[in-house]
Amino acid sequence: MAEKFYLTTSIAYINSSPHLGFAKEIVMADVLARHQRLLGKEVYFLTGTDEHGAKISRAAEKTGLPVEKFADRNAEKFRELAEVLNISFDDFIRTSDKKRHFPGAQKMWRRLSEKGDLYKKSYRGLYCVGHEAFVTEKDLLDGKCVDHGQTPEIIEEENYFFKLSVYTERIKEAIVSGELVIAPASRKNEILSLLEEGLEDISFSRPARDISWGVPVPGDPEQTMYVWGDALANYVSALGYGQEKETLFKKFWPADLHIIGKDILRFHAAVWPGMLLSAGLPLPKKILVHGFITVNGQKMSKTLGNVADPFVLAEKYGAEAVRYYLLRELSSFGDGDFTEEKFKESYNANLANGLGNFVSRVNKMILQYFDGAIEKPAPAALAAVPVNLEEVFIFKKETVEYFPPDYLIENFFIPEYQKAMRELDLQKTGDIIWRLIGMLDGYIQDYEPFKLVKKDKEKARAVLWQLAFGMFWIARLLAPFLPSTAEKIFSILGVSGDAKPEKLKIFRFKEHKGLFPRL
RNA sequence: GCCGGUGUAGUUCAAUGGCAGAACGGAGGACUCAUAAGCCUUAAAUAAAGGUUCGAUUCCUUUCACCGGCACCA
Repeated sequence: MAEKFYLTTSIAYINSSPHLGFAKEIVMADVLARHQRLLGKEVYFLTGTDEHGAKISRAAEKTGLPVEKFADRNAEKFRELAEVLNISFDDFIRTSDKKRHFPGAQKMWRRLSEKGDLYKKSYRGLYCVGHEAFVTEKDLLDGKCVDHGQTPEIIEEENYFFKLSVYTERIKEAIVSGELVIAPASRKNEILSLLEEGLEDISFSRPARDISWGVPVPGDPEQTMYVWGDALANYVSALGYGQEKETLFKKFWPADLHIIGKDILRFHAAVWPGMLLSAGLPLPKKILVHGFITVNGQKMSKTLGNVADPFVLAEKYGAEAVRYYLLRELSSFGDGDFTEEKFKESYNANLANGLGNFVSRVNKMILQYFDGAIEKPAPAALAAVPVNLEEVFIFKKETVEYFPPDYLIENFFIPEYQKAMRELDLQKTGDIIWRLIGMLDGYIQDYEPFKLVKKDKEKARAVLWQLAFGMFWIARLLAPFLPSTAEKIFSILGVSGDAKPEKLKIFRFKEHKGLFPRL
């Protein structure tokens, strides 16, 4: 039975169009999902949308659409983005889905309630009629609401609260012990220092008259669930938690990995574990926290008009190029900057001149000198064409022996790649692939197979086999990142992507038009 | 205000108590299988000031700048 792997992105709030930041998150998740599948695991990859709240009802009103229609329309954009970027998600959950999501969110509520962790408390605050919501002093100018120009009323209302404070120590223990891993370490420290100060109970519901667009609190029609109990529960509701049969839930929970942005760290690393502990459910194993993307060094904002639109980029440059930029040019953990100039530079340097050109030159030589069919030479012949280790950086100095590419791929590149994957450092994983490309480009230079073929055809065959074999592995390692490019390379090589490397006996090369034309 | 982090080449990032590396971009060169790509060579950097040390970019202190978190005021 295959080991399971359950991973999720955060669910996107649908009050605006998908931007590059969400694209990055979902692409990262996709790479990890594809990688885990290639490792033979049974993967369940969830993404989706967070659709409730007063903000959405108000936005819907402005467009004149009923809120359900508005939500359908906006949620669809996120699903489209996933499709455009070739995301291999298994499921797409929407929190407005009454059949799929509500039962899970409500079951979780009942569990917390049965545990005695939900209690009613009156809340006193400044209520703005225009907002139909509480506002803080921050929203006021001269004591009046900035948006509505009205003086807010002081209103007292009853809400449910969740006893998050009770779980502070347990959560801290889980994070310190590694039961719940937070990556990178800087984010772990951040959340630990927050836990050090102690968690406060949090407001868990709102009166239904203020927020009708949401999940009703079980047994109290006057109240609607506030964001935590609703949105966070998507991770279990999508698996059928609260349904008659909880088959998927039983199989896949706990999550192996939640991928989130830094802005929602505390909800995932504090509130969500608290809820799960209260409900008596296991904690997720790992949370990967990524940063934000700026555009030309500035925060993306609608008013600045600098929102980088992933649809436009994919349309213009192709989904693979967008995936490449998000994964390799941006840190997997920190913030990053997008500019179209850098995008093009990186595309030309690495996709066109690097990967594309390498495939092209190997392809051409093998077509020209061997009619496209290159057979595997004897082991001795393969060992006789080592890489010049001056270029290889790795086994340097202490080793005097020389190694051929197939040996280095197996003993250096693959282990390093696996290691970077385990560390969830996708950027580094990409670096390793491009180091391999660089090594093989140098290898062509050293042996000059285009000259060698006239003097010693058998040796040239060994060199070109090594290059073709290297190309096969490049496609292999690339498959989670640029799946359709990897497929193209396999097709050029005339082999299937899941071929056993040690069983390969011959590559039958085909003509192709370049992988990535220069910009 | 408190806590934490960061500051290295034009840019993005490495590393180290003992000659500071890479990639992209720049400059030059020899080649031609290739997408005028690739290869080789080359210029170019430790924010500032003190301290510890034979030696500090690394450790310590201060200043400055930026980032993150928390809190407070409005």
